[in-house]
Amino acid sequence: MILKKYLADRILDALVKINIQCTEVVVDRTQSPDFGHYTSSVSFNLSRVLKKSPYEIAKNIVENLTDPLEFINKVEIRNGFINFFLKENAFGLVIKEIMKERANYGKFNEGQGKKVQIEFVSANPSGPLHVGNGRGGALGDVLANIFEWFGYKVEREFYVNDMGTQMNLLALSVEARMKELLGMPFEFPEDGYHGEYIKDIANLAIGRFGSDIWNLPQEKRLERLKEFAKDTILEWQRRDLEDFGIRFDCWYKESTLHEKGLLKEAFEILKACGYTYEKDGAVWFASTRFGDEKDRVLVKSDGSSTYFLADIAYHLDKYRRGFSRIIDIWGADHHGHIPRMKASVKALGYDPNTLELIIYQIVHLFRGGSAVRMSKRAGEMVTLRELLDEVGKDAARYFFIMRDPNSQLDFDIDLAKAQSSNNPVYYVQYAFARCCSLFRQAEAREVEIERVFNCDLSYLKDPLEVDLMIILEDFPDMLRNAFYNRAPHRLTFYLESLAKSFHSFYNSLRILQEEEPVMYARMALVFATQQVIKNGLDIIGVSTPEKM
RNA sequence: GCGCCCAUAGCUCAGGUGGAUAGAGCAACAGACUUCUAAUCUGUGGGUCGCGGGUUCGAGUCCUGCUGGGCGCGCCA
Repeated sequence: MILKKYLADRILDALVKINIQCTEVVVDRTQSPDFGHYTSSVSFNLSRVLKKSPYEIAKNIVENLTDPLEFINKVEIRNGFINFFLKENAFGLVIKEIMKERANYGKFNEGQGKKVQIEFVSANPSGPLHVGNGRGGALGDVLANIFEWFGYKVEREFYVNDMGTQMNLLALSVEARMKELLGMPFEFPEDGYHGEYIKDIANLAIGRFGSDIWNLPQEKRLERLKEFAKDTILEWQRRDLEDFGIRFDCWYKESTLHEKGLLKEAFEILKACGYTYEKDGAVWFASTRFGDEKDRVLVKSDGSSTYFLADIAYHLDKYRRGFSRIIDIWGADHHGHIPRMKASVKALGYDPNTLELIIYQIVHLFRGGSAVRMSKRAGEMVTLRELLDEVGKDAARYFFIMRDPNSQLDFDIDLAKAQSSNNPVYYVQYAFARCCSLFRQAEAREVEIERVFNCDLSYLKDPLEVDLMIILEDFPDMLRNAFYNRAPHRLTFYLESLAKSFHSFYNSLRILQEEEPVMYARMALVFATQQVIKNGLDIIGVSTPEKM
């Protein structure tokens, strides 16, 4: 960032000097040392406008470049690109920047404290969280961290769908299992929940309610069981998420919407605007007027409201709570709801661009090289809890984040468990631990740590050191990219390349065994590496053990 | 049938808003510890970026038509 910006500013200065209008200049890392350390393709973009050859423009720019900090060793024009070869001492600036900013290195205050809400997981309270929820959870939490990193005030929210037929079915399932456990005749509901956990809840309910519950009329009994089952499951979910490193600011219940009369209110707004109509005894929302493919029912012919109307009310409430941006993270099976959700927000009078829907694709678990079978119907879902118990929080979070949300994710349990270099989590953490170890050794050798922060960084000139510094320089740009593209997986790729570069450096150059000026400079580089790995892993929510 | 996502090395995947010679990891093979953590490093081989058109100085990236896979298309949530 800091060096790319320096070079971009030099180009901008030159463009001003030669009277060329241009507001944005991009400077990039190169893919090969032949092309220098940094490169720019401005000349191509300008050539279209100016109707001159890229070479001519590049030449003009290069001839007018200034270099107040004397960082530039050589500038080459090659195939129209402007390639910068920097002096080694330029890179010391990156280390200085990191030593100064520390835990803030890479932060931007773009959000300026604006309120953003990210709603994710939002699993029904009808069973334990499964691995799919794990992906949504990790994605949402890391995106939230990234938004905070960019200066936003983020609220993490979990929407609890505590009403409707699913909850009734849950109560019926629990009741049936209780009867079964008590040796009473029972009939299992047709679409009931078959998971083993229903028996656990049934057992708990037997202990909690005793035999009195059978004296209640069935309706009352089911009401009690519904509350009990729901609360039990919510508590499981809350604990699973906490152990997964996620804490929600708000658990928002659908029943709250009903209590506040928000469904009615949202409905009235749509009606007053003339966006509703009656057909076949139901009331419809003319969502096609706002780009949806078909109109949707809001009130069913039996007078009850649809889940969609509750969702509209929910989003009305979100906007009223004053968020400048609302982000919903949904599994791929809900992607079809995007147009209607956007339509409803528009109909309510809000800017649909402030509502962002992020979709993530399915997770497939692999063990021993083959897919783990999962059947929702038979209740054979692998739970998030089981996964956490097996691979741990760090690996779970890292692996869930590792892929583009738009791509399906193959989660290799064996790899996540492996304590070897094959496991990217360990690979990155190990680099961090090595940095820590060096500082422990330094203290033992009575190195004056303070001098690390005031040393002459121009001693860092080995290509391995320069390579490492170029990667460190790139951290803020990588984050910006992850932020704008809602792509947390960029962090994992970045950290792996940083760790790789550090391990190379560590293996072929001596650090503490080196003569004084060089030793201090290298320790400064170690410090910077340690700091950036820490910043990155903190955002992902993966721990940074100092010893491994 | 319609909509969304995906297709890049043997496998799993990266490839910012179009830039140069398409990159990692794993697997395979060959090497490196009397040394600050070998949970590491170095090197080698491996590609028609699913297929066909188009846009332009330039396409893995954008547009379009196919093919294959996943997910949706309810007065369920």
